[in-house]
Amino acid sequence: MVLRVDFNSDEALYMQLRNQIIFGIATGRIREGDSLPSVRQLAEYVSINMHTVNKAYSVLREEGFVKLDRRRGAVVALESDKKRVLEEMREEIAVAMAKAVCKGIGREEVHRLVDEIYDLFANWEESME
Amino acid sequence: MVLRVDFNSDEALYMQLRNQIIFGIATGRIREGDSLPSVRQLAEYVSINMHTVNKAYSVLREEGFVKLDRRRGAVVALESDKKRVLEEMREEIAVAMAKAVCKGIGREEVHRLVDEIYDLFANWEESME
DNA sequence: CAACTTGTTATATAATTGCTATAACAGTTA
DNA sequence: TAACTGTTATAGCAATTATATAACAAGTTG
Repeated sequence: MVLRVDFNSDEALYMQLRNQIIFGIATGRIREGDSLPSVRQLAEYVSINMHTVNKAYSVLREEGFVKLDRRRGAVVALESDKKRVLEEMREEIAVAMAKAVCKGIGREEVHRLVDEIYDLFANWEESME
Repeated sequence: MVLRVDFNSDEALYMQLRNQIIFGIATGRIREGDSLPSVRQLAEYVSINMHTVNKAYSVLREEGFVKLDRRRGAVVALESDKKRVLEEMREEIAVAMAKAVCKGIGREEVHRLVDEIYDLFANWEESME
């Protein structure tokens, strides 16, 4: 899977990597048990510092997406506490939804958007990359 | 409406204010045409600097929630370009939804969460504060 | 064994961001 | 005039982000 960073983005580089890897898992391009590149390999590949990649991997570990192993590097291992995941999600989308309500977006429109994004994940094709 | 800031939060103070005001509008506690407190009043009230409040108001103006006027201060004025609002929302919830998909959350569960939050906004009672 | 790779840890430095502090200015209101 | 608005400018401090070097222990490979 292709990983890139945008140096002109106002989003932190380690967060860009984190997000791309999460998208990779959600779209099935990265599967449970897969190994991610080593921190040094990925750092050289995207032309950033080793520690920045390491921070991305550390965040992914704390969030229950990978396990870090001295032998195999970062291995995708999904740890799921559904109740906690839903609680986190509520926090993350609450402000976005409040904004939408203020601007007159109805719940049907949000449902449609949610379905659109779900379909995007489910029907991901390598040709889209 | 009561506004507070949490100095121990890792969220920027001006963003805390911005979010609370957006929630206030979404729940109907603040209505179109209402004036927000002056930057100096609110700054003193929550014990932060004037410029931090000013930044919160500036963000709200850029996002189309208020208009800043030298006479009446910050006045709630909702400017809505639905297409743009939905585009922004997609960006804001995409990562959260990718996380949910990774952790095995189905779209029905997300719909339920969306409805819950919508109900929270619609049925807001002053007694909840 | 030796060479190499893994994550991990430790420093140090520079740039940016968030927040504060003070001060002043122009326009509005009473 | 006096008191209030938002706005602008400057300065300083702390935390975050990203970088650069360097070293270490543990596992893998030739």
